[in-house]
Amino acid sequence: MSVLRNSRQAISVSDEKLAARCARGRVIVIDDDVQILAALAALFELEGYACETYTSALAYLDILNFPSPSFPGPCCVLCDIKMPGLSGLELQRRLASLGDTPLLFMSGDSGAQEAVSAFRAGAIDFLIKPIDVDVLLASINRALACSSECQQAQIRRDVLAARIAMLTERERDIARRVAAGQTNPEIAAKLNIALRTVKLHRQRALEKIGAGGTVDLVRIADEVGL
Amino acid sequence: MSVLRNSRQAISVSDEKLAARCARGRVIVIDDDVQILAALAALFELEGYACETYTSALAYLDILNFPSPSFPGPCCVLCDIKMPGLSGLELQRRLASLGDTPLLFMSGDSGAQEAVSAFRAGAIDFLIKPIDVDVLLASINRALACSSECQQAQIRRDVLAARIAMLTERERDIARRVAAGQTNPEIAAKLNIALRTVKLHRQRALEKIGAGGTVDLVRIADEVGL
DNA sequence: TAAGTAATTGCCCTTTGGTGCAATTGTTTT
DNA sequence: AAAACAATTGCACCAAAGGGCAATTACTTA
Repeated sequence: MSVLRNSRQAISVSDEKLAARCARGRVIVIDDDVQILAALAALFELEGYACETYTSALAYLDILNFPSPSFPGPCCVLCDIKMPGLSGLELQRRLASLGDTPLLFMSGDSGAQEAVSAFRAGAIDFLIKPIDVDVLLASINRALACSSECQQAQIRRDVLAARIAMLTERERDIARRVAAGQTNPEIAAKLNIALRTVKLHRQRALEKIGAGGTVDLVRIADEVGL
Repeated sequence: MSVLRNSRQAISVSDEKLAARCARGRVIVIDDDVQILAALAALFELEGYACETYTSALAYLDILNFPSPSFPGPCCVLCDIKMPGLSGLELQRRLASLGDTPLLFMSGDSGAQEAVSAFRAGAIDFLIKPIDVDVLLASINRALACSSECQQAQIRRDVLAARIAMLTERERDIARRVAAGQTNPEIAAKLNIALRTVKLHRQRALEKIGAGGTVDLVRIADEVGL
C-alpha cells in the first residue's frame, strides 16, 4: 500500500497529485517496523496528506543531505523513539541544528524519562502506544499547522533579509538610525555628512527594502533586524 | 527546619531578608510528604531563594484567592504530580487560567503519559525521582528566569496599556491610523475633519502614551495593540 | 448653573521629509 | 582605459509634521 517516496525521484505523471498532497501537508514517518509504516502511510494518505516512510533515522538523514527540490508545504516528522541504529532522541539532536520541522514521537513502553527528554529538546508531542487514531491525526494537524506558520514566517524573513542584503553599508547604517527614531538632521550631524546625503541614502534604503514608508521600515527592522 | 510562609502574615522584622530572597526568586513547593517539603525548603533557602511550602494543591489555591501583597520577584511552582485531593495535573488546569507562573512537576513512578500531559498543558519541566540536586536547581533556575522575563514583559505591557486607556476614542483612532502608516492629510480626509484637528489628536496621543515620536508609537502599537 | 472635558477649526510659522536636477570623487569591474 | 557603482553635496521646491494662540460647540459633572 505504502509507497516509499524520496525527493530524488524523477518528475512523473503523478506529481500533480503529490504536489497537491504536499501542499496540504507532508508527514515523514520513521519506524523500524514496516507494518506500522504501511499502516500509518495508508492512514495519512487517506487523510489527504503526502507521506514518506523510512525504516531508520539514518535513511531519513541521508535524504536530507540531498537538498533536492521538494514540493512546498508544511511538513512534520513522526518518529518511533526506540529504533535500532539512531534512536529517536538522537535523530532529534541532529535535526535541531538543521531546520525547524516539528517532531512527534511514538513510544511503546518507554518510561517518563524519554518523554521528558523529548519535550525538553523541543518535541512538539509524544504519543504513547496504543495510539488513538483521532489523537494522532489531531496531533499531526497541530504539527503541520505549526510547520506552516514557521515556513511562512521564514519565507517572509528570507525575502526581507535578501532585500536588506542589497543595502550598502551607508544605507544600512542610516536605515538603522531612522528605525531608531533619529531625524535626518540628527543623522547628518552624527555622521558628519550633508543633510541631502542622508535623505538620499534614506530614500534608497526604503526603496531597496520595499518599505512604503518609515512606519514599514520600523516594523521590518524589528522583525528581521538591520 | 522549613518554615511555612504565606503572604497573609503580618509584616515582621524578618521581612527585609525575605524581600531580598523573593527578589532572587520564590519557589512554591507542593507535596503531601512533609519530609520532602522540609528537605526541599532547606535546599532552596540555602540557595538563597524564598520558599513557600504547601501540603496540598488546595492549600496553595486557597492562598491565591487572597490577593495579598507579596514581595515582587520571579516565582515558580514545584509540584508533586501524585497527591491526595487535587493532583498536580488538576492544579495545572486551574493555574492555567490564572497567571503565567512556570510549573515544574516531580514524579516518583509515573508513566510517560503523565509527563506528556504535563508538557502538553504547558509545564516547563518534569523531574523524575530520584531527583538530582543539580538538575533540580538548574531547572528551577530556568523556571525563575522565565518567570522573571514574563513579569518584566507583563509590567511593561501593563504600564503601556494604562497609558493607552487614557486616550479618548478619537485619539486612539488616530493613533491607530498613524501606526498603520496613514499621513495626517489622509486621516483628515477619511474622518472628514480638519487637518489641524488630526494634528492635535496625534500630538495628544503621543503625549499620553509617552511615545517620543512616531517610531515609538509604532513599536508600542505592535507590542500591546491600540 | 458653573466648571471641566472632548472635539473641533483657522491662521501662521518652523522644522522635517521627500524629490528632481546636476555634478564631483574614489573604487571596482570589464 | 571605459564603464559601473557608491558616496557625496548644493540648490530649489513642495508636502507633511509639529506647535503656538485663540475660539466655538456639545456634553457631563459638581
